Amino acid sequence: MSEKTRYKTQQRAEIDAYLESVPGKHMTAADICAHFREQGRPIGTSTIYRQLERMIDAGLVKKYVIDQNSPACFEYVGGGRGESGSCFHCKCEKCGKLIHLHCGEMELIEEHLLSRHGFSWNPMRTVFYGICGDCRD
Amino acid sequence: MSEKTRYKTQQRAEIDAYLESVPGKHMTAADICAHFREQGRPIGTSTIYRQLERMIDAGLVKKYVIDQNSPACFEYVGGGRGESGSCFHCKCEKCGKLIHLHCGEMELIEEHLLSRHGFSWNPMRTVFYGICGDCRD
DNA sequence: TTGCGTGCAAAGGTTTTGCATGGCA
DNA sequence: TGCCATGCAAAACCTTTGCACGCAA
Repeated sequence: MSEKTRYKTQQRAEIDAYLESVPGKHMTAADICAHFREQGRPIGTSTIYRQLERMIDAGLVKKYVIDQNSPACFEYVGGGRGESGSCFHCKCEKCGKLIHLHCGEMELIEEHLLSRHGFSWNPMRTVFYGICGDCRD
Repeated sequence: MSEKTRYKTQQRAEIDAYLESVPGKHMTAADICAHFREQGRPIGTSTIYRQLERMIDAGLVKKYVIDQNSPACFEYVGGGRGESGSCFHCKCEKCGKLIHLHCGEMELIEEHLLSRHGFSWNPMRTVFYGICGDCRD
């Protein structure tokens, strides 16, 4: 990965530390900003975005785009190879709830799409639309 | 389907007719606006968006979001009959190609999401993002 | 000292909303 | 006539960019 970073700044260290402390959690850039503001240690929005971009390039963070009207979600995935900890997203069309799903079963689809249809699926970008259990009642 | 439309307006008829005339083609809201402007029959942006929203709700149009900094793509998919003739859509993140997939295998996922995760999946609204065979080479 | 990183403010671009007007029933 | 749909303009929204200052090396 392109390692453009040359300086180790305070902000970078703090952002790294925070994200590493909440692996697998999904948050928006605004959430991360809010966290530091509440800690009495505000960090500029641009810096958050720039650091996130770096970590995405380095494969440390995943970016999820649900739709362009809601902010993107970011998740720290550590150095743990991308393929394994894949996360799927289901969005309820009724209540708008977003469900994060870690499920090995779905990897069969990944396999199937590739071998049968030659399509290399990127689960990160994909959102399953439907009705959640709460709304079906 | 929630049929909120009560009036059949000129604009709606023209938008319907145009989209139906280019099935499978994907275009942005701006593209559609431009089309009517070039035809000497401009239609307001808000109207385009409002009509598209209605058609999405009705399952007639699909919306594709690559990332939130580029405009969304819309595609007319017709009245894709009920559950049986299910058609899946894969969109290549690289070349933008749209792949229509008829595949019974996918119904296993539908079953799995429902029984294991209580999520009633609506394949018609879902888009699989990834890299197509041509672009993987 | 050098020059990258930060943070503020402003830009950028798409989509949504408010409101007066016009068209459908 | 009643009321929804339209369209303009402006708002809303997230994200990116420009620029001066500060901090790491």
